[in-house]
Amino acid sequence: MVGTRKFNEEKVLDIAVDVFSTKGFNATTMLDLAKETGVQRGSLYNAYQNKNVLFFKAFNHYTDKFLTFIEGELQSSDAKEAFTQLFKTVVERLCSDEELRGCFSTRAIMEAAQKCPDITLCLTHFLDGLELIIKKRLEQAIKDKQFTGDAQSAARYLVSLTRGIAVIERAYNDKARMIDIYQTALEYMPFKKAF
Amino acid sequence: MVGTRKFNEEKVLDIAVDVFSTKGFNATTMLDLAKETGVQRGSLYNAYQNKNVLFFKAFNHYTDKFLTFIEGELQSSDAKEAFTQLFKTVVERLCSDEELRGCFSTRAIMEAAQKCPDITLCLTHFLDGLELIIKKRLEQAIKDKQFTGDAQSAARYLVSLTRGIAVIERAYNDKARMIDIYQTALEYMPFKKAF
DNA sequence: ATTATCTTTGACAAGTATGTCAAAGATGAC
DNA sequence: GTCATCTTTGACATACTTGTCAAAGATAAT
Repeated sequence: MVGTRKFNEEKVLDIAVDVFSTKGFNATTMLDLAKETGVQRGSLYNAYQNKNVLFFKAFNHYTDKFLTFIEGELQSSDAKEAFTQLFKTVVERLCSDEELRGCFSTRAIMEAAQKCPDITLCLTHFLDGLELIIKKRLEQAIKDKQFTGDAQSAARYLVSLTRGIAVIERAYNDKARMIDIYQTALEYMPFKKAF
Repeated sequence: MVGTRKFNEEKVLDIAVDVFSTKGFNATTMLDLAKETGVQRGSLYNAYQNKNVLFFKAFNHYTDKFLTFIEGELQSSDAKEAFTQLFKTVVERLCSDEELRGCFSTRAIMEAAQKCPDITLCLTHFLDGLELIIKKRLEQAIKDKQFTGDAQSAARYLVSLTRGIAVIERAYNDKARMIDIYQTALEYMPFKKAF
């Protein structure tokens, strides 16, 4: 190319995730993004057309990494153990953020839905990805005689559970409560010990 | 009093709930509220100090009615039946809103948390009220030998479940999915048929 | 009927956000 | 080295929001 882009898109998207995560989707302005990334507002408008497009790219950049991380947490050979580990680290992640910014995707969903269909689309795409990873692990558990429910329904249910915990985090910022919730939920589920 | 307020506060709070519910907490401006209520912006500033106070009053006005409604939905003598009824009508309510505005309290929680401690306080107060109503019904169920879990943990879990479903509604706007989620959740819970 | 007191009204200043654009700057391709 | 082409930059006009305030309006109490 001829007139080449000066800024490092990888870095810009990382910083954008950080800004959106801190201020929320609506409250984040192009000026905020320009200040934090060091890229002029005009350049951002030139590279992306508007805030929505920038968010779209930043969000996908973030969730690609996040879903890989999630997959890694489900490795335990005991299904209940695997999901306990998943919720444990997710809660740990949420609570260890010193800025208490809450779950990025859940906040974005609540802000963008119905107002920005394009944004909502990439958010549901993320949830679909999460659901698929969970469903696959549950199907494995069923094969291993470690789970007796329906994988599809249970996966959607567990995705919903993660969202519920994310909301509870915002309301109470109480780690013990969050742990109690996922432990209660997993206790209720039809997991069986492996032989 | 001498210089008496002209506007009907009851009506103003009802309309304010409607406006906040439609546009969201952050996006709602004092001008929006003035336009919709027909009360001049200056008068609103005079009567309430700012948007937060107005929201506070409007929200409590709304939740007082809502919690009474919830309590009414839990009347069935069969515990599992009672909670099924609760989720059913709540989902029905959410999906029958032609403007698709989503769960008012959940949206508010996600927007206000950490940014407006005063607002968060009245939101958690609402969740506490919801939890208490659910817990009481569960305690009754335990007495009736219709539930074998811990009432406190189960109540918190169910409150979280309602939040999760509210987020799923925003993301997918898919009634069948919401129904599947609460049915799956209630199926997992240790309810027993009454004798 | 007057008064004291609160409410309403419209306007103001300051701050913030958006989207656009012309001019200047950089650089790969030739 | 020149050119063509994209990027960067700073500025501009427009629009919106906030919080405040002085003046005008209304009314319960006397």
